Amino acid sequence: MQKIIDLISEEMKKAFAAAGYDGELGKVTLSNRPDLCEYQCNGAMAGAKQYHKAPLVIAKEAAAQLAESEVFAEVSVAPPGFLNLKLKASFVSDYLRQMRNAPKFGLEAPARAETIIVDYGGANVAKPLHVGHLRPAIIGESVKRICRYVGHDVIGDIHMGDWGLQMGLVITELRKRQPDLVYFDENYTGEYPAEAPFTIAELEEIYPAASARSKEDAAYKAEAMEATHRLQNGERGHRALWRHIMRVSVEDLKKNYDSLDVHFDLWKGESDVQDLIPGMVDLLKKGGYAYESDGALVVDVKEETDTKEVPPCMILKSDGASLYNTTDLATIMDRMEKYHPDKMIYVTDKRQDLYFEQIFRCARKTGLVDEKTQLVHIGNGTMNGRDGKPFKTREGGVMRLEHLIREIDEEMLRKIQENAATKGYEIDMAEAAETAGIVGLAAVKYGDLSNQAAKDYIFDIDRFTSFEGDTGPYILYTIVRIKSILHKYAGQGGSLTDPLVRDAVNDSEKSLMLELAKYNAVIETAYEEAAPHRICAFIYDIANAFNHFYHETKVLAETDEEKKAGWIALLKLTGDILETCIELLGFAAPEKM
RNA sequence: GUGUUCGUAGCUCAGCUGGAUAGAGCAACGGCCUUCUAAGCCGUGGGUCGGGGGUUCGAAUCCCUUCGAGCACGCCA
Repeated sequence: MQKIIDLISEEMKKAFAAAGYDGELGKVTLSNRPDLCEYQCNGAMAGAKQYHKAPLVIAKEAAAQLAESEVFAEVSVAPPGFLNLKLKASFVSDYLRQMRNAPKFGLEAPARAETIIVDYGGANVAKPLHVGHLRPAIIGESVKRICRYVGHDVIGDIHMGDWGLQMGLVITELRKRQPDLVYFDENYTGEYPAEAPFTIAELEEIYPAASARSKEDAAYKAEAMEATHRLQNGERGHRALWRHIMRVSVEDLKKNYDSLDVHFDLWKGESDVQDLIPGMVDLLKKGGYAYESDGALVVDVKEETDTKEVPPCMILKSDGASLYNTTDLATIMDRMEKYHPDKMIYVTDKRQDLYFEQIFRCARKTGLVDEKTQLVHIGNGTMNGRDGKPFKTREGGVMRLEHLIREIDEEMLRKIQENAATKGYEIDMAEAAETAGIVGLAAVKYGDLSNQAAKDYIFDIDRFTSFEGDTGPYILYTIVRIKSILHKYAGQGGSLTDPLVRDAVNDSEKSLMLELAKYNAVIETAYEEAAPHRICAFIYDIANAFNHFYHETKVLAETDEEKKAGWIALLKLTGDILETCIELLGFAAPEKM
């Protein structure tokens, strides 16, 4: 379906052309004066110079062509040459009826379904998720859902850090604690136990301990590097232990991501491309791209148009070991071979901007990706505390993600209970806890996604869990209100599928309809810009428009059944669109709250 | 030092490829529940869009300059 703004523009362009002017001048934009009009056209002023005419005259001539328009109810001219437009109620309601019947409310399918890989999450094995993992998870999940909804084949990949020094550290610490484990016996040739010699709780405690010790104890660190090396070289015992670490850790990661409603299609990691590295390095050398510099193997990636210094992309460290760059490049190669993606999107902290610039250039220059494959880095800003500095626990440490979520849920539950107490009604505790979880997740995700991804933002639990203003709970509350009315209507024997949206009878109803009509344009923009915050802004506008309408119009009390049915259709459409949007953002609405 | 992001109301943020009186939310103040969930709605007050220059009929938006803040700049990820 064509976007409503395009339909309107076409009508206006015809008018400009019919009046003898360049049709392109008839481009229509949203009104920035809602008190005067719904849409506006500023083309008359732009054309004034070209035609040596007063803009007011041009505007009037264009307006004159629209007297019989099926689109505009009102075209008025305001100095110095604005064309202020109001749409016919029938035009708007007709558009909404088409939306209702069209798949995805009239969002056009892409010319071709592309294969898109979204690389997000950035979890490390054996390290608990912390608040720094929240943004890439939330944003990546939403971007993934948006791409998929638009009609592309999307693969979400967590791309775990599962092969680096942290593995050597864990293994070393285990060795200190349990030196008699069979995994450390180099002469052992039998089967290794199926059970891991540690629990997730122990694992989570082991890594920080090992990491701290390695910073003070050089010999310990050397040992860890040695262990890393042995692991990467395929020593049996180390590999077996590593598999235990992986299984225990991944199971825990899945649990944590599930609780965030974040789901990956692939659980690939650095370890998966180890075997590809020698071949890739060889390729880069043979291609004449890679050369030695200060002992390390690098590829130059600077370009003539650079205004900044872009250091070479390092492929191997001077000790010959691989690094993050190596596995990322090998992963790109691997993905090209397996999936032939049209696009790869990485969602990570924006501090890695330069890094990805290097990687992308290197991949392109060396032909690891073909010319057509797009490589995109979405750098997310930092989540700060109320003091504007990176979010910390009260004690100043890094807060674990599950603790943060728990805190939110508890706060939300407390507010639900408080609310019930003030209003004086009974609540079912189990139900309330479930609702708190749903609303809490919406609070966190909406709080995050409503900010532009690239910007730092202040994470304020009190504000996000607040029931007021531009928050997740407010959006959910609006949806719940709509559901409630629809349930009651259905309970009274009304049909939710038959009624058609009718012409708006008042301003608030028309405003709501005009907001809804923007749907396909908003989703398209959100996709193109990989910007979930566009969807947040959209549903906030819808929620406002709906609540305004809600207070003016008593739907169920309406005695004119046809009118009532028309409103029900509008409510249904509003609710469906809101729920589709929050699904794209990665959360859901409860039945009651 | 180089690059980069940014600076909008007391606070947190929008501002759509430049357009008419710069918008929300929170906080402050005042209204609205015998009627579909008041987690809501309506209203009031509050801004030299960091400063200065330029382009333009018209600039928060584009260009230059300056001040200030964050971040990144070869063997971490």
